[in-house]
Amino acid sequence: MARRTQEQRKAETRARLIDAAAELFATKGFHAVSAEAVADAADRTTGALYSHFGGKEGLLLALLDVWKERTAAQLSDEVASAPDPGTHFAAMWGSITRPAADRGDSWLLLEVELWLHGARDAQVGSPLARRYAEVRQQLGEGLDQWAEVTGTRLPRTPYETGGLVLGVLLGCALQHRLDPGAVPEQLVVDGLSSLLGLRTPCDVHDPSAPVPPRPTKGKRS
Amino acid sequence: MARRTQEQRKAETRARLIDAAAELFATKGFHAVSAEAVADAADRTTGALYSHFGGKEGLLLALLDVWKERTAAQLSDEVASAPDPGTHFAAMWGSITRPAADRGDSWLLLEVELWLHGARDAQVGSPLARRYAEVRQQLGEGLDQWAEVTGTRLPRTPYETGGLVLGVLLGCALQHRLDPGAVPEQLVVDGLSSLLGLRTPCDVHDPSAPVPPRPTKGKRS
DNA sequence: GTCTATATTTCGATAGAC
DNA sequence: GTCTATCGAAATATAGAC
Repeated sequence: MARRTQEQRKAETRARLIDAAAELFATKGFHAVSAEAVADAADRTTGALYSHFGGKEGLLLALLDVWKERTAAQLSDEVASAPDPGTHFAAMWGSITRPAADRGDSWLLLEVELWLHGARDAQVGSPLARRYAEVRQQLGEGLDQWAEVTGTRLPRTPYETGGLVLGVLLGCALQHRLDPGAVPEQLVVDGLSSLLGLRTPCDVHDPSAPVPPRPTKGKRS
Repeated sequence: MARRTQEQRKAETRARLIDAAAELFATKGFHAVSAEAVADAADRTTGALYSHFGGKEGLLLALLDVWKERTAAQLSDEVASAPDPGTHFAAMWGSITRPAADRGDSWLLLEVELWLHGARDAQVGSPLARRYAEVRQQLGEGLDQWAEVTGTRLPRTPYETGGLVLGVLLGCALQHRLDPGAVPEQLVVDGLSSLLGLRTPCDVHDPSAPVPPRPTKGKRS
């Protein structure tokens, strides 16, 4: 009874191949990685890969499925455990930019790699678009519920809010990856707060204020 | 005197190869395109390609240079010719999402393709990071000057502002590409206005207002 | 179900003619 | 400076043993 069944062995091989593919596709790129390299990294052979997924393309699609579930679960956890949007934003930003234990620092790379394939191939793009829609929805609903609890009101629908928040996070993460100093966490959290109408109102653009002390910490004059 | 000099022919071949590379790298991806395919599309041969750029990698670096200049020039034009931030944002959003005559609809694809290579290879990443910094700077300065003229004041430094604006544009463009309906132009322009503190203040999150008519045009409940 | 070995194709890069 | 021809390397995918 200690011996693993075929089912278990099959599932493990699948998982090993998908994990290896996630790592390699992210760090090197789909077309730059051979099927054999993926199989080697998973301690299997190309034969097993073809048996399970029919080829590299099939492996990519399977990876997309797993990726969907993982990120959805992670998002739910984060939304549920945040006391307020500020820390929520900081947590999300951290999970995007900080390298995590289970997924190196390649999360963003794989995300962009998948996006590129989705933009070029509808077979990948269609499920990917659904996933983005779900993220917008979950993100927006979470923020909307928080707003309701605290008596504030979002200036946009939850879905629209989710789109803008996701946009800021993605766009800033892209810049952060190439130049971390250019996009500090505080700036992102601050920008997201502005977007949700949570900032100190009415005083930032009052023309009558004589000389509002101008922040000067940004790069370059 | 009507005959072209060697210099001109050389320059034309360079340009043809770079243009073909831009198109193919964007639509198929760098590793998915053979050097021969690029040469064929440019009506030249691999021999000419290797003579000019030393290989596919060299061609990518040369393309990055040209790309830098082109986008910088385009950005300057747009900033200079916009009467106010609203139309400025709309124009930029259009130039990102709408397919243009000279560059198909592959602008964003090539941008992301280059980003991926930059994130993986410092030789590409370094000049790319510089370009992003310049874009943030130019974008921020343009908006700051506009703010000064109209008597308003940006809530952040120009450079920070440029980073957030660029982030929103990029992040929303990524979503838009997979699902155009999910991120309409108005939402992006509206979000950018919020970010700059240009929106109707003080009324969007007033808890005393009885029932601020909730917009409902977003997808999904 | 997985592995070894291999067939077939395609790519990157070069050598030499023009 | 460009083209033709080609070499060696590497990739995908398969066939058959275990």
